[in-house]
This record gives sequence, C-alpha cells and structure tokens, in this order.
Amino acid sequence: MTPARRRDSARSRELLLQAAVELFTERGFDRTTTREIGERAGVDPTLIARYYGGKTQLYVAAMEAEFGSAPPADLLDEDRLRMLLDGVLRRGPGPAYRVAVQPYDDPVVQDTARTQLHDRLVAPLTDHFTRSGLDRPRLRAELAVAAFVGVMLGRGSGAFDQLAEAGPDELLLLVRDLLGGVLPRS
Amino acid sequence: MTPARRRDSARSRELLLQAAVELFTERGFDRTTTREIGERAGVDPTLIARYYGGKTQLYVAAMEAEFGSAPPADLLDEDRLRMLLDGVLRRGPGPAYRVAVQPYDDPVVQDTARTQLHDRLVAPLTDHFTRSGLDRPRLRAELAVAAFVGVMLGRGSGAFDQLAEAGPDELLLLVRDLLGGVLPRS
DNA sequence: ATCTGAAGACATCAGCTGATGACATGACTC
DNA sequence: GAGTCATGTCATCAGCTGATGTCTTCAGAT
Repeated sequence: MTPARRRDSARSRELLLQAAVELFTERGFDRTTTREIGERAGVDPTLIARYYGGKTQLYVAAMEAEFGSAPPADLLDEDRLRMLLDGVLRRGPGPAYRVAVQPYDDPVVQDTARTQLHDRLVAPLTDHFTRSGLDRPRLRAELAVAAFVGVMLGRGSGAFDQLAEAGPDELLLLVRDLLGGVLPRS
Repeated sequence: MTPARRRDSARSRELLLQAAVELFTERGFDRTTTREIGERAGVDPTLIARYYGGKTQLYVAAMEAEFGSAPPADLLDEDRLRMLLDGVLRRGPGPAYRVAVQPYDDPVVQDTARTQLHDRLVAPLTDHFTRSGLDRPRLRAELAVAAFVGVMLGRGSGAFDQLAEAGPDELLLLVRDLLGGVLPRS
C-alpha cells in the first residue's frame, strides 16, 4: 500500500475494491452492504457510486480482481491444483465462486462470472480432456469445476465439520482423487 | 390437495410451505420475500408470521419438508443416486443445499441444514467408507456431498452451459464416476 | 496568494422488507 | 340466533439499503 496521501482517489478506489473482495467472499453480495464496505476500507461508502457506478459494478470489479493475473489452472495438474487450493484456503472462494452456485439478476454479473470461471478453470480442463480423447470434454470440465466450487464453498458454510477442519495437504490429495473421477478408470 | 373449504388453516399452512420450498429453491432465502411467498401460495403473507413465527422459521420448515420422508441415500449406490438425482432434476436443489454453500446468521437454520444433510447424505456415505475400511470416512463423505451439492447448484446457476443442458442419464453416469473418485483406484 | 477543480463528507431520499396490531368475517357450539 | 373463537384481511410501522445532491475541504496550477 502506497504512502498514504491525504487525498488520493486511486488509493481510495483500491481500498474499496480490496474491502469489497473480502466482504463479498465472506458474506456474498446480498449480505454485504455498501456501508460495511466503506467502513472496512476506511473510505466513505458514497465513493463506491462515484468510482464504480454502484454496488453491482463493484461486484463485477471484485470478480475481475479475484483471479488477478493468475494464469489458467488445470485442476488435474497436481501442482496447479496445489497453488489454486492454497490461494482459496488463504483468501476463501471469491465472488465468482458464489455466482457459480446461485443465479444473479444482473446479466453483466452473470457473464463476468461465467467468463472468469471458464477462462481460468473450465477451458484448461476442457483442453485436457480433449487431448485425452474423452467424449464430452466441456461437460466433464464444467462438472469438475462445479464440484470443486462446491467443496470450496462447503468448507466455510458450517454445514460440514470435518471438511472445514481439513488441512491443505490432506485436502489436496482428496480433491485430486475426487476430480480424477471424471477420468475413465485405468 | 384437499377439497378446499373457505377457511382451513391447515391448508393455508401447507400452501405457504409449498410455495416457500419452491421459491427458496429458485432464489434462495435473501432474494425471496414473504409477499412473493404469499402471492404464489394464494394466501395472505401475514399468515407466515402467525403459522410459522416468521420467514426464518418458515425456511427451517422448508428444509425439513424438502427431504420429506425420503430414506437416507448412499450416493455411491447407483440406484439410490438415480433416485436422488431424479428428484433434484425435477424439483431443483432445495433450501438445505443452499445453506451447505453459504453460512447463515441464524444458528437454527445452520443446525437444521447440517442435520438434514448429515442424516440423509453424509451418514450413509460415512458408513459405506467405514465398511470399506477407508481412512477418514467422515471427511470423505463430506467431501463427496459438498461436490454433489456444487454440481446440483451449478446446474441452475447459469455459469455452466453444458452442465445446465445435460440430461439425466448422462449426468448420472458422470456424477457416479466423479463421486467414485473418493474411493481408491482399483 | 488566489483560483479552481478534484476528492471527500454529510444529510437525506425513496423503495423495499419483515413484522405487528387492529379489524372484519366466517364457522361452530349451545 | 347469540356468542365465541379461529381464520383471514388490511393499514401501517420501523429499520435498512442503495443511491443522490449539496456542501466543504484540500492540492496543485497560475
């Protein structure tokens, strides 16, 4: 974080975005208020409207920031899976994960989530399956990603005791095996 | 549906519950209003407070009604999986599925969802794994259920094109193989 | 030093939501 | 048929939420 001038719109924008990513990840869109975002960011919440246009557009920006410059990740590559899993365990499953599990009214939100998930997760898997000569590569990829999303969100839901407590190493092995289920048995 | 007397509290209760299950399934708790529930049920929405105590308690009732008298289902038993999948494809993943993927404020809602999911889905799988002599049977069961929930919710989210269009037969085979991933490779 | 526009703070609005209390109406008992 | 309680209806409230418009304040240019 830069030095902190008294007035710095770029910095305020960034603080709002960061707080939004955190809160949207923790509670989702509906249960997060613009006032909470402003409070956590230490920035007046009305600036959300000024800099982003509104709460909805901030959510879109949060989804785009969520993956950042991270490269697409093949969930069946153990190293890539480890990196992705580490990130999610540290920061939680971001805003796009939630849209993958509940439809939203705004088509822009929908499209952004679908695009992000597709580019980062579905497409690499689809390629993987295509190279392997499997039928329905795209469907298999979407299935695996949806399952992965379910597991990541399930960890923090309070509905699964042991899943919430499982450590990274153990989780990595189990998730790897689970996702391996979309491949034909050897 | 019974004959339809002019005044029948039991019937009104039931209509409200049915509408609630549908709407909570379609849009979740936050995006469903008591007025919508009343409208769909053809019943005055204030009766929700009278008969159930409030929207939250109605959600709890909806979760309990969701599984009805359905017996616990071992997701790794192909016949049971088919039955469960058919139900979800017809009626959608109910209120308890949503709680499995996002924490709720009310502890009663949390506990009800956890209990329902555990009794109906996690416990049978845990037994299955225990009988198979696998390590971490409970964790594996929770993982499989979370993945299943992710796939079911992902179908209706609009984020996965092919998953949304996949037919029951195709889906059954793929989900069966996916969940088989929690078993050691033969 | 002054001016000016950007950046931020503040008060406030309109809409929605769940809930409540008062009232009306019907059904059943005696 | 009078009385009584369950059932249903209606108006309304208080709180929250996102958004807007106005005013203040500061930084940098001239």
